[in-house]
Amino acid sequence: MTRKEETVDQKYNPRNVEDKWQQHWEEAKTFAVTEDREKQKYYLLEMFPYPSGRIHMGHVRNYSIGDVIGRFKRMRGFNVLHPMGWDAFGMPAENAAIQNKSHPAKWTYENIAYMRGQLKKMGLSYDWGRELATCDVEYYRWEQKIFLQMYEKGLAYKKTSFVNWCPKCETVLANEQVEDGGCWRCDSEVNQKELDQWFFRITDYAEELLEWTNRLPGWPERVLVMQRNWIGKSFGCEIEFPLEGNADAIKVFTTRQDTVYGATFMSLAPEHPRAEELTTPDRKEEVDAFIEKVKKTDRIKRTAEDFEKEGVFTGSYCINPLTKAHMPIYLANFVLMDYGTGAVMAVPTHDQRDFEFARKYALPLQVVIQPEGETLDPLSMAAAFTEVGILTNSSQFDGLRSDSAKEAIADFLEQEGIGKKTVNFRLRDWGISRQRYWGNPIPIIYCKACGVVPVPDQDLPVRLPMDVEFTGEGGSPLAKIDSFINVTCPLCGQPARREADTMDTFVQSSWYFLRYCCPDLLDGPLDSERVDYWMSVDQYIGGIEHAVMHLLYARFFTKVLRDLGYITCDEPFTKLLTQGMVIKDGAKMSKSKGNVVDPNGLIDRYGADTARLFSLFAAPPEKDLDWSDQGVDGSFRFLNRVWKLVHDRLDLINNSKTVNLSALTGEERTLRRAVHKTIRKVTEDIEERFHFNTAIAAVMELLNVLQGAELATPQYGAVMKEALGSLVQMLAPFVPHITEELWQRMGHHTPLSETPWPDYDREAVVDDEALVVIQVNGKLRSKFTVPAGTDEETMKSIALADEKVLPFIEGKQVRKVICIPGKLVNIVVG
RNA sequence: GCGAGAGUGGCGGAAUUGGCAGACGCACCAGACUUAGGAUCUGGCACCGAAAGGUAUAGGAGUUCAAGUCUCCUCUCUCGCACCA
Repeated sequence: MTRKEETVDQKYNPRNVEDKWQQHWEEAKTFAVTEDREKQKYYLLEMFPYPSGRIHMGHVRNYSIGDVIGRFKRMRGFNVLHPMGWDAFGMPAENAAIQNKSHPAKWTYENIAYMRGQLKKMGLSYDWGRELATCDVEYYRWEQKIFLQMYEKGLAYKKTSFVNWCPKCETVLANEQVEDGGCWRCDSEVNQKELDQWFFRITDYAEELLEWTNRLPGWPERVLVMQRNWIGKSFGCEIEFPLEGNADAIKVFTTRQDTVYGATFMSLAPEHPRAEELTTPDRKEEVDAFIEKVKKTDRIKRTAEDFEKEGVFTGSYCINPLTKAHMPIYLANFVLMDYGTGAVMAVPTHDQRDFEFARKYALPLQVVIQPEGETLDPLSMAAAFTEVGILTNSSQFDGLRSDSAKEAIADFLEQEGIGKKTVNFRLRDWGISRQRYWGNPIPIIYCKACGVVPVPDQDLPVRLPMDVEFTGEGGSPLAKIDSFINVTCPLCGQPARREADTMDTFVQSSWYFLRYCCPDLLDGPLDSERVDYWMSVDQYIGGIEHAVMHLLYARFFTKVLRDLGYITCDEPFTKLLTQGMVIKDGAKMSKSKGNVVDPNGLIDRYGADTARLFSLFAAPPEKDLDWSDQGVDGSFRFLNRVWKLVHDRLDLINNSKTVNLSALTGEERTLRRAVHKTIRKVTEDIEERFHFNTAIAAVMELLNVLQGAELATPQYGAVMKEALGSLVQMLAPFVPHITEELWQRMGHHTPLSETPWPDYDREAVVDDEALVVIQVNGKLRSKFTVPAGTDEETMKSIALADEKVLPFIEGKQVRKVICIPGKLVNIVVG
């Protein structure tokens, strides 16, 4: 080495250091793991990214947080599974293909290659041998098998339902793809179309999904609350209202059976299957016009709170089974077909929606609950009364409190055979059909003679054909590929058609964490033995935006796969961390705001360690992180100080032995105490609280101490050697490259990534003196130091004689002296 | 409207069990080294006050020897759900 190179080498050069160690980890396969039953397993997972092109700061933060935990747990002796992959199916690939006249597969795989390179530059401790992309046929083929097994069990089924439909693009749009009633792409007016769609019967698991929200203590409460709301369990009654002049009846669901005596009309969803039959000829024209109007309104608008309540009379009547009242049947735009039975008994006096509707259409009101000490008059009421009150006009139930009347009336309805107690869920089955190309084909064949025929096991996988043109018009590209669509029926051999729909991309992300346990398995989706070793995921980390959809679907799939016999765990994720957003200049980073920080530029300029350090130091993981370029400078500065301090002391520590504990001087003990207290704090902050910002702050404090410490004592070198070694070890999970390099330069032959986490010395952290504060009436007046273990009486007498304290107690009566040993004396005077 | 969370210096944030409010970092100020400084090092830095001291954790009440922390009320902000019968 020439002299010039030597001086360059003394300077912190992130690029050289990072390249060197990334290469080392890759070659040594440091992070590859297998099922080692001698060790305790730890499955750590961050939500896998969509390969959109390049990583953004949200990824940097998410994966930096995960990597601290992964590296820390490894150093603590756990067998850490830390995989990474790609959520690779989805619309952006198809849109890019349309725009660039390219192919979604090409676009996707190029993005993956680029982003993989970016992640590798961050030095993340992944077992890259387990990498998977959901658009690989080796992945999606097994999803098709699972689909067919679900189909066999009735968990996947087809039904007709209303969806947002763009007539120009000839495709289904998700709710979020409808903007102001128009198609987001071509602006055509979106309407409601009844389509045959595939569904997963998630509602079969509603009760279990809800129940387990009480058994996930490692999840943030707000996520659990969101899931409970989404599942939306409510208790009530189903009641039959007989039709007038007809033996049949209309069934309603209500949670307010206590108000049934006040039901004066009936409201049906416009999509209600009996709407047509109930419409009398003279009302037909008006009813049809109304139904048409509602169909044109998109769901989002229709369910907005301020949407005006409208309806139309069908001409038919039903009878209130308890009061025998004559109830006109209306169609109403606010009644939803997919909640309850799609029919509502309207009680205008005690439901605000019914109240507004009744006022608009001059329908009768009957008060059946009176607030205590007040009498409601239906004529002068300004709003519905929805609180608890006393029943009136309710036959034998008069005088009961409305809340207790619920049970009594429900029992009565059951006795009379006109109703029964039921539980209703808001959760609806999961519609997974997408009229898209870039997704997993649904493995189903339609035969004129045999009907719906599952693709036989030996014919799997149904591969996505590659020879497709992307024009952006005319619906699903798959439906137009004759070679794909036209097949022979596996049962009868006659010509048949393939299903052209693909599965929602949320299906792939519902089980990828299971496949990571055995990504190389060739003869099935999951290897039970391996999956059982690794599952559940001990720590899952990702954005709050997945609080409901992804996390609920993944929980559902885990239970389904359990019931199919693949796995034994009930829940996929033991602990969940939802990290905050990355903010700059008060707003989320976005191209339109022009406040995007590009990870590439950051890593080029400062290195991955600085990028990681800043995103961990600036805020605790679950809070939003305010990006600051100057803060990044600060993190870089810190790493330079660490680098310099170690190099300045290199000769000293390389010529020193290990500490001889029995021969430490007082100064050496003090220095050593700071080191071991820091180890204790950093360990606790990482392990118990994930408070990486305070852990890093503690190491910074230690650095400040070490920088100022220069002793002329015999064991100074030994103590400093231990101190710097510990400091480098403690920083390893945060900034793995620079610490590996320093560790090596300090003379270690085993890489830091193979070195256990330091333990603190329980004796070294014991203070030999304590700082005691003196308060007078709770206000700080003075301080003093005492040897550890000084008794209360001594502390009190020192405090009472303190010269700064005397003026505050002179001439006053000391009423009480509170003493907290080793901490505080509070003198109460009056 | 319902539900959840938050509110602390100029800024990001500390304060784990009720016991020194503001750790650590950024910015700023002064000094040192320097041809230079946007490098590095040293020191200062909540507010008012010359000082003694006083006042401060959104605002108000309360419990306590002692409250950022516990209780009640009010305000503001963020997120989620929202005609769910």
